[in-house]
Amino acid sequence: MKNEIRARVVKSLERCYANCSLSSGRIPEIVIEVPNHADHGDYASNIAMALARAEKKPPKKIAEILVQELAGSDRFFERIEIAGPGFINFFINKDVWRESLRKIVDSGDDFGKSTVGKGTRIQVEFVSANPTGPLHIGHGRGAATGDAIASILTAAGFDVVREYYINDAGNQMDTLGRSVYLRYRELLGQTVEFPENCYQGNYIRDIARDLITKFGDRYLEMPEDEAIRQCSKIGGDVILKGIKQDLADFGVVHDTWFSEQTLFDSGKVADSISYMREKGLLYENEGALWFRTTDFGDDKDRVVVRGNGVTTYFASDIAYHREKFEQGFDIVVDVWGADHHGYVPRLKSVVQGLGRNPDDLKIVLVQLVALLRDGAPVAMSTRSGEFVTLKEVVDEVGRDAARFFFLMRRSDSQLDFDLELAKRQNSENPVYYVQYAHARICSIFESACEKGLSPSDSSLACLGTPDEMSLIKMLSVFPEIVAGSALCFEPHRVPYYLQELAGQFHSFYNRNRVLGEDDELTSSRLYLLKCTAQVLKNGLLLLGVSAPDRM
RNA sequence: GCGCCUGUAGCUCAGCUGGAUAGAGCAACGGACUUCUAAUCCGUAGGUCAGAGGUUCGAAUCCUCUCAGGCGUGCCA
Repeated sequence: MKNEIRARVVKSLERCYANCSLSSGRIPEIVIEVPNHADHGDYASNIAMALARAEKKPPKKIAEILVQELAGSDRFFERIEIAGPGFINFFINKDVWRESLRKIVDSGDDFGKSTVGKGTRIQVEFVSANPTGPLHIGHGRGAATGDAIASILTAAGFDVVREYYINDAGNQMDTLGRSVYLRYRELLGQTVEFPENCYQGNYIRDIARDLITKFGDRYLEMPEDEAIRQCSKIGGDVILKGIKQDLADFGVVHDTWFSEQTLFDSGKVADSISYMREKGLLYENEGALWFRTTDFGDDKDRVVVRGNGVTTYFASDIAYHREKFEQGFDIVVDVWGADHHGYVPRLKSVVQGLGRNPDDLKIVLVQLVALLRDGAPVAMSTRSGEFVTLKEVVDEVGRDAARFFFLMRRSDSQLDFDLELAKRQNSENPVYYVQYAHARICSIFESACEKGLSPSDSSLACLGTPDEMSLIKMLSVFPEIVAGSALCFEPHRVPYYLQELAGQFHSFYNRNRVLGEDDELTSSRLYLLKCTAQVLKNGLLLLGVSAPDRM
């Protein structure tokens, strides 16, 4: 709808220049927006004000000239008004709005999709938790966010791949192996000292116990180094398997799993270092090799290879991001915990070092989740291993509530997640509010079916009350919401929209009888509700939340 | 010290890349079920958009400074 209006404005402007009623010849960027108040029309534009300076005419005068051209012969606009300092307010013909419903039914599950992404190849990397422990609630938010972003991008016409980066190199895997090995010895009756920097969680004992069940005490008989190496391998595999399971239970499926270790095995880390060295971006100082990230605005340069010859995590990241672009992605999205925000400038430096635009890498920061129970914080401590896992949360509140809650807020603002609220089945809980709207419509259709009534678009002109019109308008805007959400990497816009839409529907429902005396009105209203249910469903599915038929 | 983020109704948050009289939900108060699901709706009340300057036709939004809170600032991952 916006694009339609924009196109008409451009055409009128061109005609004004052709007949010399306007002279600057400028076609500025035309902003069409939905005003806050219904009195201001369905859409409004500030174009006249934007042109005031170039035209050297008062905005109202320009608006008048433009509106004359816009009025046109067809009945697209019901009327056009000039208001305030020079706004042009567009009132769209009701028939145009009613017609928009047919598009929803015709498109069905595809309604909401668009082509704004133009097939751009884009990779969304998310979760990417180290395989040293189970996913906790913070990872859950990252998972929901990354997955929703990927779905929304897909709907907006991007070519999307979901990736998980496995940090299976470096010394945290060593620590994992040592942790498992020590617990293993402990369980076999040996007295061991368990260092503080080892992983404290009970899941380590579980893995050790499994080792005993399967292999007895064979690891006691081999050299400690070898035993730790094997414990590391087995432990990592078990934990990764658990992570995959937790994600699957949460409805998240990655297309690709990328192992950091393969970057070393294939020599890509070394290659990337040579590549950056040739570009003159590396230098040696005090025995270490540094990347000149300050060239690109970072606070200080960063070490790539330490004095002891071991590469840093940053070295892997260079190779990894180079690899992403070499795979042909136009845009690469990294979803990170907000505590990593200090790493943004150095990764942006890498991207520029690769000769690309820094905007080709989009980093989405996901803030912490504060877990509450009836308003009181739930104690969590990663250090002691007493964190709340994603699995526990999903088991308690369900997948739908968890996902919706994670996505309700802008991802870079902190989130209060109240477990009791998420389980509550009343109006305090926004998940149920939206799902209930869907279920309610389905229930109406059940009754309609029993009475032999069905939706029809043959007399849509019956629809016209303010309740009906605002519902129709809200439905038609869904593709724009999805597109905007995609282009800005802001998934929270979708749950917001859905809450508003559900509200609009509930309000309509309480004021209007759907299955009534008048057959034409009934079938038209059923048609409207069919569209509403479709949009609710399409929106919820983008979030990975189910749209139940019955509650 | 330096850097990033946040500051909007009692609480939790939106505010569409500068627009018209700043919006929801919850909590509070008052109403609505003999009718398609009351897991709902209607109404009332609630604001110095942290503060001060600046940019312009116009600022919650952009710039500068101040205050408050969070995070980051390893040859850790």
